[in-house]
Amino acid sequence: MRHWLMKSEPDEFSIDDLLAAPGRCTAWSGVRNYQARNFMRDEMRKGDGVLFYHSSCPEPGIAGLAEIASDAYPDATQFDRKSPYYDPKATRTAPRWVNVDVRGVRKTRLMPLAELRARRPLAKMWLLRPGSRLSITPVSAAEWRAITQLLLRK
DNA sequence: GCCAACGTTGGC
DNA sequence: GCCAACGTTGGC
Repeated sequence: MRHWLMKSEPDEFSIDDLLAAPGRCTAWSGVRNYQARNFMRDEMRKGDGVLFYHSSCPEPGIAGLAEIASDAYPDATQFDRKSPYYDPKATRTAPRWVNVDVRGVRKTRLMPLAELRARRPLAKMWLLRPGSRLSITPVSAAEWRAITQLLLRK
């Protein structure tokens, strides 16, 4: 099982929104970055662990735990002319974008970005790479262990 | 609101 | 295939 960090702007969709969703589950649609898409398509599998990260907000940081609830499948919003995520170059026979389903597990204390930076075992996290903007990034087993332990302890 | 870092687009 | 222009991300 792999582990991931997935960003969401809490104004748009927070950990509370996820936990309040039917079945605590939502389609992670709207990803329009090829590297992030490839992670979903090629490497994510049902059951993988997810750190739910709040971005572009007063307190950016990890806000909860979730899990991947499906393998990747075509993102419906790419075909929807009314959606902000509509992609005129995508077709039903040759979809360009995919998404997975994400199920909320639980809210945690907020682990701020500054704390992630301060923890030695997390120094190599993809999220912390200079200039990193990717909305879906891999988390190593060691990083996952360190973070979940820190979340439990406090 | 600023701005640096990135990714994408499109003319050539 | 290059690269300038443009758009987006996201912390601060």
